[in-house]
Amino acid sequence: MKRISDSSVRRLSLYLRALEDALAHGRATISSEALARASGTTSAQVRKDLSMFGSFGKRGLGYGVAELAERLRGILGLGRRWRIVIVGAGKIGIALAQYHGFRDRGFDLVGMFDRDPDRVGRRVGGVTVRGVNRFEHDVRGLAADVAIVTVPADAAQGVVDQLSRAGVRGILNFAPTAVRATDGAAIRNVNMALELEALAYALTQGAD
Amino acid sequence: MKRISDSSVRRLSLYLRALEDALAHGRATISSEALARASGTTSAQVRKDLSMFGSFGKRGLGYGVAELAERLRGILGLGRRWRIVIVGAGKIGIALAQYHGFRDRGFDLVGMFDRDPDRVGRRVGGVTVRGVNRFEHDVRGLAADVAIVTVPADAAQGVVDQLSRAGVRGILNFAPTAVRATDGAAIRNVNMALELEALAYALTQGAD
DNA sequence: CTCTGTGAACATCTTCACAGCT
DNA sequence: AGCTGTGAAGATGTTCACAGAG
Repeated sequence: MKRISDSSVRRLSLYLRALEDALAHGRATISSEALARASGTTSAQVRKDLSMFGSFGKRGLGYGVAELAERLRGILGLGRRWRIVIVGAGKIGIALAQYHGFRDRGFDLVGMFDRDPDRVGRRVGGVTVRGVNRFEHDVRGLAADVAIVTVPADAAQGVVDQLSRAGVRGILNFAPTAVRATDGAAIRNVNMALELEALAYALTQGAD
Repeated sequence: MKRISDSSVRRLSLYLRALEDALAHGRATISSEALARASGTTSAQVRKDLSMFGSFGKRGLGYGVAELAERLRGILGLGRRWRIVIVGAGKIGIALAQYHGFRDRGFDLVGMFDRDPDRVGRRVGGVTVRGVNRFEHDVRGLAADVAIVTVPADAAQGVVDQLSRAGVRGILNFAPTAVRATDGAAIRNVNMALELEALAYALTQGAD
């Protein structure tokens, strides 16, 4: 299969959400135009994105809402459940652990870790916070597929390295620092301070 | 000035963080190569990004760490303080309100809102949660520059529209839905479920 | 006639490679 | 000699526009 761009994958997620919405409203088919409007892009982009995986639409009619949603779930890898651990039981880590949206989309929280002994033993989002003395061993034992890292910036790279050694293949990094994937692990960064700074830049430009 | 790409602005933020780090380690100059390594990009990219704003480096030497940091702060609009409000006092909203990293970078939390009366009156991150009966009026009174939106997906667009009318020019949207900027407001989306799905896609591809 | 699927045109972003300043 | 600054080349992503299926 052709290499799919990152932005394209992100849009597929948005399409899926729009389709679930359309399904909830009882719509049976949807045009690329309507799907684009609901996802903040253009109809040509929608068709191009979808055409990379096959021909799902009916000319003159549009796409079957339920069918396309099912296809997208398959493409995105949401046809199975994923085991996730959260490393760092600070404010953000706890908020994420309690967020049910992840579970609804196939991501099950199976473990949580913190190096601060005061936080160990607390029960959050259905799991008990563990310490880090046997971190790699514990993560491996939990058979985690994906880890969410919410530790301070200076600890992030070390945690990522350990996670890779423990067999975690996907990492969502909330630490405000660039981390390198050790082996072939997939890394995505969510950097909220950076987003605010990008807004500050945009506003500064507009004001000049 | 030339139009600067979004990815370029994001990298400037990363450079700034790397520079602050280098400054803390007492380094006086830094090469594009070193800056690239610390930010996860290439030296050519660093030089290209910086060259769009002028010639800050010294050939044969590199960039002055303190000087370049100051320049980047100016470019990014971090030479002033920004007033932010958080709309939605749920788990994520509260976690963000308590996060001090924003303040350190020039973003002051000046107000917080929630439509749930049970949450109104609670004190979080130095402000008291307000209700929404006089939402637009209150936001305008706070002279907010930027808003962080952490309300449920179905309420997000309405909130964004109201914020625009209240004079807010930049919006950081955490709701998992595409929102349209009403007037010229700048919008950025942080969609954590989407990032997890992109990871699921990457892992599914690797496994095939 | 409507709306998809797609090559081709266009635009944007990244990398290369080297001239030229210090 | 070392390292920046930058045109030019190359790669990637988006939009156009239309043939063709239903």
